[in-house]
Amino acid sequence: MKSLPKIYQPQDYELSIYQKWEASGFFNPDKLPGKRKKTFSIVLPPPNVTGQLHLGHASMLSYQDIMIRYHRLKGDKTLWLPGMDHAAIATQNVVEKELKKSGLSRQALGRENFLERVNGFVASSRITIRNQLKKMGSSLDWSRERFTLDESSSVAVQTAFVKMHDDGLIYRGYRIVNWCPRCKSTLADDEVEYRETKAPFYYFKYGPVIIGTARPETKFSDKIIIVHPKDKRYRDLVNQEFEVEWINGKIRAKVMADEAADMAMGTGAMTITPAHSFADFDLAKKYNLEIKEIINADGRLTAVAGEFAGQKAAVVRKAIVDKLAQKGLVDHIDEDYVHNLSVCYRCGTPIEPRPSKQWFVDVNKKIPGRGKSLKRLAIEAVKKNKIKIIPDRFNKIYFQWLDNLRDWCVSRQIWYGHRIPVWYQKTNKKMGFYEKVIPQVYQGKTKTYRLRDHDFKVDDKVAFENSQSGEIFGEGEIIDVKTMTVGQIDLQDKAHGATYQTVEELIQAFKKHHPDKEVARQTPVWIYEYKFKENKEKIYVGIEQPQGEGWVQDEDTLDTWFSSGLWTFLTLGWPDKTRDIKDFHPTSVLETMYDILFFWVARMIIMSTYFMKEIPFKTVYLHAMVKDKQGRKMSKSLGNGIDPLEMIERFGADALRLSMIIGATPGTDMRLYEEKIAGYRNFVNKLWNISRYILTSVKEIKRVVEAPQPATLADGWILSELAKIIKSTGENIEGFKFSLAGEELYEFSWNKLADWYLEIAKLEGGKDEILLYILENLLKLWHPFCPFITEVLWESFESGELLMVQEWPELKIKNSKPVPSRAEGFEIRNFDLLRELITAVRNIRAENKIDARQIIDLTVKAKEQKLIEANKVLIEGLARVKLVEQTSGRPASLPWAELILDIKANPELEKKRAVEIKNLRRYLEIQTKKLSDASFIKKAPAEIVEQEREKLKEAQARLDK
RNA sequence: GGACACAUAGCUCAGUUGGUUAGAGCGUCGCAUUCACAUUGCGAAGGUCCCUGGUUCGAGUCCAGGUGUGUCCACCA
Repeated sequence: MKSLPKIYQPQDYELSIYQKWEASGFFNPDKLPGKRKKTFSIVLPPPNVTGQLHLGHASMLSYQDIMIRYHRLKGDKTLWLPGMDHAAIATQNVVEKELKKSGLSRQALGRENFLERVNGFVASSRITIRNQLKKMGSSLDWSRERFTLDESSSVAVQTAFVKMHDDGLIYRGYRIVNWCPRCKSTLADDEVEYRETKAPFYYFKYGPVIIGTARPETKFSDKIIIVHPKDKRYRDLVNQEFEVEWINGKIRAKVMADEAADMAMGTGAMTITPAHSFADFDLAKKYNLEIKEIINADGRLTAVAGEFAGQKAAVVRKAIVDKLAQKGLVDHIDEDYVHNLSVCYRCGTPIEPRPSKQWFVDVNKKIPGRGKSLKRLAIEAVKKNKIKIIPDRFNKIYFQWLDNLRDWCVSRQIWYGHRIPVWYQKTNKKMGFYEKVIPQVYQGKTKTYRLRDHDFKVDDKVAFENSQSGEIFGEGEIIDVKTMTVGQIDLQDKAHGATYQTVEELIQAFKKHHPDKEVARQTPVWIYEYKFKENKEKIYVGIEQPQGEGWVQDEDTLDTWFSSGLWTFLTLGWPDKTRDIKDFHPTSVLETMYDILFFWVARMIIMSTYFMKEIPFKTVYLHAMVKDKQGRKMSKSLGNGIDPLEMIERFGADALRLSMIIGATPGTDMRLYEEKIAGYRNFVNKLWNISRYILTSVKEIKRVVEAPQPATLADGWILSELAKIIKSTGENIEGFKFSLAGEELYEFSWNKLADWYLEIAKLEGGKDEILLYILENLLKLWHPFCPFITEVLWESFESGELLMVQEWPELKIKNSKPVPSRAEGFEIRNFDLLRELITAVRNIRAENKIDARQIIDLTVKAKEQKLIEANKVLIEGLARVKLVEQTSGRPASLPWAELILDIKANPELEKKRAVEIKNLRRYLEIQTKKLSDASFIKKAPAEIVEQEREKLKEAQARLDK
């Protein structure tokens, strides 16, 4: 045997142990030894490729590896499938930040070059993360590793999109969406966070009413005042129209009654801002109001804002208020108003709700042929107990979220991600129209004049585009082209649109749109006559680019959670029908932190019940968030984070794993701090030395698989304790009680085995078989929790086999003789009497400050004289006494025995006894009172009453002594 | 506004279905080093189980109300 050092140094072993595991191929379920029928599978929640392993990862890896290793030992065909998430917005942000340092932007690089950069970053990031996962000891099947953005994932994602579209579950709509002006992208509802912020709340005079708002910069074109129909204050105003002095001049405003107005809020009157508020957008649709964009994609004000156009919305607020103040329109300002500011969960930038055309997943529409909506499927999966969530209080939270779920916006205006598999057939030539003119086109305008030559020819097909929004609103063909000068334009020709009365007006209009050009009567113009046909874009939804000319793919990418929603089956080879899907889907357990219950868990349930027609996993185990010792969230800005890699370096992966598991309750946040990890480092070292003692004290190191027969009471005791712990550890792991499993094993190893049995073994001797049997099982039981040290110790058997694929002890126990409940003629539980006796003697020795080395005489008077006699060696050794027949000295008592120790009386002990007697008297008093209570005697179970009487007697007897 | 969780020793937490005098780890204090382990051993001190009321023979545990802390959801003119 290799000699084992006194202290376990994890750094000396962990790397090579992991390599041995990996080289064995046993992480791969196909290569596991033996016949394995039952399967057990977990897909690893894919870490984002953005960065470093943090404690959240360490925590989930610990839980999952425990389950995986346990099931592998139990003989299941066990798969733990690794992967990583491309984390679209997050990753793009990281790379953009890097670019910014060298003064670059993604726009400057262009889509292709930028994506190349991202891919470079991701490639190196993946290597880092892979190594970090290995450092935790994770027994992941690397041969099956997947990435949410690898080629086959793309096929799966596109297939999924197309299928959903074909079923009518994905549609394109013009709606208000959450817009992050910094990420320049939409966000899903649950990607928005709320922060309580103090901001001034303004009350403005708006015609006959006073309106309150926190966002004056969105109110340029508000024309409708809403009041509650039952609001007496405004009853007379309803349906009236007013000329209102407003930010940029007069506005015609109308008062309408709608129950959307909250009488108790502010002044009870509000104006509608259709384009920049979710609620107002719905109202605008209800009353068919114009939806005018005031804030653009950059977060700047549009032309609607007049003099304020082009400025950042948030910056210009003050100036707008000042202007209103000058006009005397500010009623008052509430400076201490607290409201929930919505911000981007990725970058913290305030969200601008704005209207745009996006792709949505319809969660309420019934799926063709199934009669149920996606929402319904997801609710039923949990409601009908097909999926069990631990802890179960999250059921309620899950249902609540689904009940409130609105259609899911899945398109993102970022570059990194799965490109949306939609193609538009664009006519090569585009004719742009100023927004104001578009209605005239619909009304029959058939000619347009242009200051530059668009190079259109007769019969050219053109697309009609809204120059402001870029939206295609129709198509047509050129039927005539004329060249002339501005002065020659026939203003009477209705086909032009008849907007201008004089040539001067026309020239002014030209100048407004083309401020860079000189325009005069002699300026040449081109007049194009066209045929207009209202037409939406031609759309093709499919994986391959369609045949024909002019097809262009949608610029947008998909929400990163769209692809992660497919994770449980995508990773197993979907859309192909694979053996892996048959074997491992639905997966057994989904283990993750509760904070992505909605983002991810719910979406996987939606996607799997829809695509696979089965649940993605049977159990959801939600672990806690790891916080610092003060209960604060760990964060970079607070600098209170614990780096798991540093902890592994200092204390070992095993210690870190234990510290995250023991003392943690699912769903309830846990606090972690270095001292705790150090505590488990101490335990790991204890385990090392327990093993070291056994391995160095036995004559021959060999495997003892069958339970040996106990020779002494102590043997019987430890063997029965071991049998108990073998049973309960399995039960606890399968019942997801990981903390309890760890605690019990800890208690067994340290407080029972090391503190008692090993000390007894030294005294009684001849216990090689039992010690080796205990070690064999101890290593197996601990292996799921601390795989490294147990595997290192297992090597001492020199069996040439790995511990990770041994047989779980419980399987062996089932087939062997039960551990006797008696040993050496005594009931096993009598061993507790011996422990009690020894502790009592130690106690008295310590109180009387007797030198630990000094052997003192002890007389024990009890009915159990035989027990004392048979365990003489043990008592004398552990209590450091000599058992004698008669002596005079200090008496002490146990409930079942009287002890006399040969020591001199001392004042401290006298004091002690006085207190003890006082307590005993008090107890007797209480107990007597209890037993004289008639209702107690009448109603309490007879055995309880009897027990209480016994206790009274015992206490009386003790007092008498 | 709605919902949920937590409150037990100085600190971090266990405490199953109500049932002996409420436990552990860390920390503190005392003693111990030829011993598998000082990353150790033996022992001790330390508690109004947040408050009030109720159910019960009996409540840390069940019920009602309250206080404090935290989280989620909704709203936000």
